[in-house]
Amino acid sequence: MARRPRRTIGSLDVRSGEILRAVIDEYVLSATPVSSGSLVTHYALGVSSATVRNILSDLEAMGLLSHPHTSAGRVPTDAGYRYYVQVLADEWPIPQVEQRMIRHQFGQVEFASEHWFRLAASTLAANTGTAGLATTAKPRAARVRRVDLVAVQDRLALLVVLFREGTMKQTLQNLPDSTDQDQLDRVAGLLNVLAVERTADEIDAALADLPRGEGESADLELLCRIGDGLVRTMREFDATLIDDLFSDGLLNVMAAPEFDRSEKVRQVFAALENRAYLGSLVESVARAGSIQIYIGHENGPLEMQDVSLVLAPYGRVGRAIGVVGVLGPTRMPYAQAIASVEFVSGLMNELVEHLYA
Amino acid sequence: MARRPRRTIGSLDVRSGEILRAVIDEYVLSATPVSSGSLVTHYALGVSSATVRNILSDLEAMGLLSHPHTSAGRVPTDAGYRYYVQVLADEWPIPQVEQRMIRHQFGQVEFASEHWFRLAASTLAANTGTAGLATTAKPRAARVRRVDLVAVQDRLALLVVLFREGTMKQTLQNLPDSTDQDQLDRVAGLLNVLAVERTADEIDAALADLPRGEGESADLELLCRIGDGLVRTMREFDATLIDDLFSDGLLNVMAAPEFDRSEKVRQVFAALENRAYLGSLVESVARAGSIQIYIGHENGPLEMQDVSLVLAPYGRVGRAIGVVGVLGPTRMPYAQAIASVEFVSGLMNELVEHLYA
DNA sequence: AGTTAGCACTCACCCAGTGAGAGTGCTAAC
DNA sequence: GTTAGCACTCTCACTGGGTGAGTGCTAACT
Repeated sequence: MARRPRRTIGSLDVRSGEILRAVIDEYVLSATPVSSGSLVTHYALGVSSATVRNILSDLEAMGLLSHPHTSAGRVPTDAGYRYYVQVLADEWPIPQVEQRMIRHQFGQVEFASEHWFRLAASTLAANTGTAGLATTAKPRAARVRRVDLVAVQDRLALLVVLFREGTMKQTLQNLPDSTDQDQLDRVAGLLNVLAVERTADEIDAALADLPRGEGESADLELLCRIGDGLVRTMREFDATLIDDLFSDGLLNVMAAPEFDRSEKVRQVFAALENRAYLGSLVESVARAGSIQIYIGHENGPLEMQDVSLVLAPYGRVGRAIGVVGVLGPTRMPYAQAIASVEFVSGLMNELVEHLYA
Repeated sequence: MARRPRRTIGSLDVRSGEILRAVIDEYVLSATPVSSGSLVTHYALGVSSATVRNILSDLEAMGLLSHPHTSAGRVPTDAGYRYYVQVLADEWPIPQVEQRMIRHQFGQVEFASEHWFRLAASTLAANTGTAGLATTAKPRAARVRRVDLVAVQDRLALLVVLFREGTMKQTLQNLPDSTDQDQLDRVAGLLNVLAVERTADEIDAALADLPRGEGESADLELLCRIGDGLVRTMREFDATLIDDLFSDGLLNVMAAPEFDRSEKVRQVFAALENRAYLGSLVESVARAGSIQIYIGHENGPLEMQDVSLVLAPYGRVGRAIGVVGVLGPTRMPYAQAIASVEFVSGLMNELVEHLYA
């Protein structure tokens, strides 16, 4: 049904856009197919249901809506949601009061700790009614802030690495000979000189440059050995896409009517456990440097095709970057989710800036 | 229907016990009510279905079985399972091959790390078809192995505490004045002398004994301040019932037919998030010092009344104690679960012994 | 042309009724 | 004490009609 457009938003004329928005807003609330009748009663469209029906069928022809069966209302398609988030979605301002409350909560928990990420995830979950996600901030190539060695047993030492970005790793190192804490302290001192503020590659190079000879001291030998362990640990850390992932509000998502069968719920969990894919998303988001939205089928893996993700990076390029966001059914309050995710990522940014000031 | 007992197991005569065992074994496999007919065909009971029916109705009268409706088979009650695990359950030997394989896997992952607990949880999940659980080993009153201070900003330092038992905590400490790493190193040295091998209370006492006067040095002042932070951190840690909980195989449990509605699945997750209750169980298990089983209604909280737990402690009394176990529907392969949990907790024990040797 | 009222048509949903099948409980005989 | 036989109960799957929501189309209207 060709129609001479008057004004257009995106590729749709204004009124069609309004109606698409109305369908999506209504569907997000009700989770049931939206009829032409309910649109004219709930929204001031100024036209009759018959006209709305005509437009609905146009929108369906464009692939923005679909139809469970002949005598049912309309349901948005993934393409419909995509159009919505890109063209139609209103700003959804978070009330000042609430902003202050959230800031206050962040002020209450301990800075940069695990609680912090939990709070980010739970804030997002509470504000959007979906699942909130937060990863720790991870550098592309970690730099050492400090290294420590602690004797555990005769031939076993705990290597504790604190990275410049706040995270830490600990690994046990086998030692060739019985070694006391004093020697370990000396070696740790040497290792710190060699490793602090450096990346795995740089430390590796520095280790290679050490004078190695026949009569090398026990300390030096131990230094090389543990240095290798350190480099290995750091390489492993660098290769990890997601260091730690915190989530909250999964119960919210499970309560959604589209996930009433446990089989569907399993998909959601399988999705969250699919770290490979989630990791690739985190990378994409970090590379893009701004909020990214992945809707239903836009996600490659089958188990993700019924969920949408709204993800935003935080942190500092060149330093450490993490991601916060939400995961929910494709029928998600996108405007709200976008606003919340942007707010929380902005907050995390501020806090990280403050930490690195 | 009174019957002169011939031999008895527990309070049941042998044949009734055999039949109860058969009903439970069958029900665990099929998840559908068990009929008298299926029992005589699948098990060599040597009697007719009519006789079995008589016995089944006796068992029901004793509260060990129940009846969804008149023309359905029997289903075990929680009391039935309880009788089963206490009296009837056979040893369920884990094949040598499998034992070796599991040992090998534990040898592969890094000792005492996070991977270790993940492996324990996933081993249990794989071996029982339920969800595997593993908590880190936590002492009742932690003792310090080493303390470190790292300058983060002018007036902000990271306090890293490594406990004797392997776990570590980090907290940010606000400083009264601008402080450099050298000063922090000095204070950390003092703090180590004061704190190593001591509990929160002991450190608190030691801090109180420090000479405080008018002209006290900046180092001493800082020592007191950070010492207080350390004590606070340790007290918080001591008060936590579960430091960290790893789980695997939740998807197994979700796949069980009794959890086909997402509402039921939510219960399971709510159960896992109920750290208060789980913590109290961990304490009970640690106190008991041996494997403990909690079946359905024996669990207090409503959301746990459809699940059973099989939990065993590991570690050293007086040192750190953790718990491994499984969580599943009350319809759980108890014999198998008990064997697996005992094996894994035994393994963890060996490994912990080795670590503290 | 764009809009609207009217109306036929299509489905999903609910409800009751039915027949089959599974499984019990009881009784009388062994 | 055990068993065969049988009536009885109850679930489950299937069926068919009635209902209501909602569409798609057409013809009239602006």
